[in-house]
Amino acid sequence: MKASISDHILASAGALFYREGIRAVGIDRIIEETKVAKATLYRHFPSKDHLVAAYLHDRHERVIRSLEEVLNEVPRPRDQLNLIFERLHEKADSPEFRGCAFALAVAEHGDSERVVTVARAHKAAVSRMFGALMERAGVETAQPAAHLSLLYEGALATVAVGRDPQAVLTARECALFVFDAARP
Amino acid sequence: MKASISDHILASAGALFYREGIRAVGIDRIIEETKVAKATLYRHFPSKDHLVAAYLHDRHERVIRSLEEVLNEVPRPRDQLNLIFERLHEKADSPEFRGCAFALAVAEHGDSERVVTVARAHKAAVSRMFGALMERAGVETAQPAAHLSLLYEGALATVAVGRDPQAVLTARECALFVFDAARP
DNA sequence: CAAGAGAAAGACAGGTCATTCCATTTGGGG
DNA sequence: CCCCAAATGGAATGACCTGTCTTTCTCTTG
Repeated sequence: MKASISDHILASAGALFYREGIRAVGIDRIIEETKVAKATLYRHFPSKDHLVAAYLHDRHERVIRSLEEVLNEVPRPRDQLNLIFERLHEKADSPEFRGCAFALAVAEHGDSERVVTVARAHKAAVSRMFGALMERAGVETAQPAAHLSLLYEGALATVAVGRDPQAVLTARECALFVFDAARP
Repeated sequence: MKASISDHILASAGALFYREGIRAVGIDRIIEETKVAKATLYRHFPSKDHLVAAYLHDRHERVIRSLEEVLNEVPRPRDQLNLIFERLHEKADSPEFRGCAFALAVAEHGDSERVVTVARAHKAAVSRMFGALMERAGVETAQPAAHLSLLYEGALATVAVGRDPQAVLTARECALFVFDAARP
């Protein structure tokens, strides 16, 4: 079970895309990094746009999986919420953190159907996760979950520009407050 | 009192940058749109990076001025807060709205000192505005104002990807809730 | 009128971009 | 061992990028 070439390309290209931006990273740069021939790359991904979409899809799966693992660590919804922001804070407290990969991708390729579709699907999945969390806490209305999503997005966007992970802790505080207030 | 050439260039370039993205708009495109010679553009802005920074600075002044006008429309802090999100909702409810210009710019040019500096200054100014609003409401602690900033950022980021202005109304609801809860 | 400044138009340099194609080598399954 | 598909290195494509520079033209001001 060795890593396929696709996975290898995706790993390298993904890291470059996130770190330096999608438009800033050319195909030449990717084939240099992966030590893969150009024709090979184009055999696996028919265009750069496809590669970008695959990168986002990969990222989507990782983030969702990571969130699910967090949910499995503690049973109580409130602790889960707390831990979600805690983990985000850890990630944000790193110089290579640049914010939400999907927001960055849409900023660069907001006219690419492929890119926007994956990005929206990811945001919807995260929203559903917050919705399910609130349901488990016995909250029926959808609004509190939407507030949590907004705070999560706000934390990501704020850190992306300001680079101060403190914003995530502030968001956590507000999220817990919203959670407690929505509790039946 | 005719508009200076700098202003003319800034207006056209700014519209293009926001609509299509900074990297997607080349110098040739700008001089074609403005009907200005390339040398003229470079006389007024020594590099594209300078032009981008000027675009953001211009945008910064407009947004802050627009916010101040909103604050002057109604006297009560709570109504001001409500109106801020109301106006954002109006803007978001338009096909050409692409989210926060500063977040978009940092996504594309996060390595440009000039760009990041202007973007951070803008975010700081908005934060101060929320801080002053809460102070006028008699709230001394800084946290509630930070929560409002996060919700504002979250609304912008969410609309940027999802394109659903409803998110702004949801953010307003949460913001008013936070405001009322922080009230002495 | 003269002179000089600024602007227009566009050629040019030196890269980089994504993408295609080709000739050659490699590696694994029958 | 042989064959074929896949991978390789690299050249070629045509478009676009920022930034410089030259030449011509049109003002304004003395």
